[in-house]
Amino acid sequence: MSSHLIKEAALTLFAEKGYEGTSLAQIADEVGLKKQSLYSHFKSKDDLFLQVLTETFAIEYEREKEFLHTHFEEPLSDYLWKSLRNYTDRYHNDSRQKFLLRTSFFPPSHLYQQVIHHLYDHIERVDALYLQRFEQGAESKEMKKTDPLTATMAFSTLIDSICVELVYGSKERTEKKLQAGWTVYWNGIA
Amino acid sequence: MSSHLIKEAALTLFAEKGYEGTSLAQIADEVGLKKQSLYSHFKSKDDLFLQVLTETFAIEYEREKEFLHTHFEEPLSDYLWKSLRNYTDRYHNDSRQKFLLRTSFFPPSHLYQQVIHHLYDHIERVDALYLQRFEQGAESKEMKKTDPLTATMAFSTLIDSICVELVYGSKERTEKKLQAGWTVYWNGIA
DNA sequence: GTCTATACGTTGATAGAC
DNA sequence: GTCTATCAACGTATAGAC
Repeated sequence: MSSHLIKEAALTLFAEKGYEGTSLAQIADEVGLKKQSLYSHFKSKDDLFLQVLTETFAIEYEREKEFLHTHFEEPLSDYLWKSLRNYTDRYHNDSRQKFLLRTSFFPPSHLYQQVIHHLYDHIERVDALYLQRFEQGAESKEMKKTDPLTATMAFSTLIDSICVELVYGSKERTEKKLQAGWTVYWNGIA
Repeated sequence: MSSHLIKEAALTLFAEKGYEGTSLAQIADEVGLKKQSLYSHFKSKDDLFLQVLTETFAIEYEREKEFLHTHFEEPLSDYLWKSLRNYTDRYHNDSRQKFLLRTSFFPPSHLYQQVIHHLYDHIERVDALYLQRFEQGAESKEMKKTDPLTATMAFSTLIDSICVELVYGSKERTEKKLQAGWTVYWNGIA
């Protein structure tokens, strides 16, 4: 049994049931091991959790970075719209995103400091990625009403909202709000 | 010991540590009882949790309703801005809001159906409250670019974002995003 | 209503055989 | 690396004295 598979199972369970709601027995069961055998791969439950968390932040950041570079040359409105769509499309098949949300919103209390440290670092880096594109948008006159920083911050409220709706689980409402939010947003900056 | 005080203690703990992360012993400890004594007041942990949940939805809806009626005659932009401020101001002294968020985002799995049922009902009712005010805003020409339903949905993305940022815990970032989001939003609808 | 005592499953974790 | 065996601690919940 590879550590990788164990971490995948843990990721899914942590995403669905949270840290406290997930037992080592459940994780072991998922990969066909006894819970005691997990200790050959990880020092403790916290060790397993933190490894999954660290990998998740790294993977999500790389994904954002790659997305930016792939679509950098497209018109600003296309880039932003696809960026929003990227969240909604991925979500339901991607426990990593749900794990990240859940852990960021409500970390296990005894790991609060470590989680928050990772999270703030992540937010800062992702904001910087978006800001790059908005600065280019300001130079090329793609948006006229708003400065890049305001546009970045306001755009990130749209992403927040998608996250909220995705967690809530109503697909129709997510769609409605995405459309409405985007319409008003683009109307407001361009 | 009144049931009311027990529910208050439970509310705070559920908000901070979640359902699974909170034990009856902790709740009892908080009010100076032994955990066994809680069973004189509640049939089970689930019973306690669901009572707190039901009360919370009722209280939060009444709060929204009262807020609407108090500020209904003010200009639309004032009403909306105060409404956003209402969230940020209350949050850090109000575990009920955090409890509601946490439970709505990530309900205990075995109570998922009951929580979601309450939640969707709540969302629908609160949306209807905001829609009332936006319809009046459209009639009185306070907003020109957008229909009331779109404005309502887009506004609720702003509220989502505040919730996200409040949970994340960074006050400065909440403030920045609130300002940016509001500026672009009002620019987009009025 | 609150307590002590108790039941009983499950938790995370360790030791040692294979 | 995986297993069986075992552990202490803690989880929810019940019974019965006061």
